[in-house]
Amino acid sequence: MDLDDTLIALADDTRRTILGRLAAGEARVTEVAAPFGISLNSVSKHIRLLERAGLVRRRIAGRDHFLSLEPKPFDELTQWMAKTRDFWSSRLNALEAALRAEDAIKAAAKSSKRTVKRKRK
Amino acid sequence: MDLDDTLIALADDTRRTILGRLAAGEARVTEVAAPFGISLNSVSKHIRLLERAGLVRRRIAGRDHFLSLEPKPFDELTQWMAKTRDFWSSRLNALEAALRAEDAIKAAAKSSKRTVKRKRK
DNA sequence: GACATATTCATCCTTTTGGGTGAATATAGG
DNA sequence: CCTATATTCACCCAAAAGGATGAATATGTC
Repeated sequence: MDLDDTLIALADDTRRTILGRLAAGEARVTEVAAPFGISLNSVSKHIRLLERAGLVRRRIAGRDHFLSLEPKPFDELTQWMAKTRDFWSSRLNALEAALRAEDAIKAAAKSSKRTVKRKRK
Repeated sequence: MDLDDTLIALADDTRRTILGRLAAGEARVTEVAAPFGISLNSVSKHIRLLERAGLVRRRIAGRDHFLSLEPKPFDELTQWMAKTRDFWSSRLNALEAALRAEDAIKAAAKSSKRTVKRKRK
């Protein structure tokens, strides 16, 4: 599934921070790696994962690799979430309505019993 | 981070399917597991992960464990994504604007040169 | 050509994940 | 009490993730 790659890519704080940095504009791998207390190599791996998810594009210029943010997969995920949320809401609302209806029936049954009792009295 | 748990929980098709099932209403572990070609045990583990993310609640009645969907973390994630997307957009738009301005300056410089040349002629 | 810089590759290590199986636990029902 | 059912627990396994280090590669600079 395509969503998997996007979700996996976002499910890590380091990677989310990298994306935030790239939102401010292109940056080289070393620049991106600088703020983190981890090895350049680890950051390189995170970047590869982000590329796999299509969230980051790489432009190679000489020995420098310039990275930039590609928000499309993010937007696609957002759409999927909106759709899913709507679906869930409708189902959950239907459930609630069903429960309310059930309660109403029970209440009606109770009150009619009460009425009957009163009538008997 | 709290987002991590939610994102990790959603980053698996089996788990997303489980959540979809629970959107239709409460279900026991065995019922939830039925459609999958994997062991009950694996599904049990997926459910634990979903509980860890707060996306699923468990109501124990005798030997049956009834599971239900808890959409709050999902909604929180949606909010985070909307916020993040807005942030990115603003930054990316600023970038674009900056590039356009740069181009405009270059173009202006070029045309002024041309004008000078023409004047020289 | 020699040296420095930017980045990745090849390994290694530990933890987590997603799957499996068999045993344990708890409850329901004769 | 005995048996069946619902679930989890305790392991085992292979793959991936996140980290590290040291070597390799490619490019810029003198």
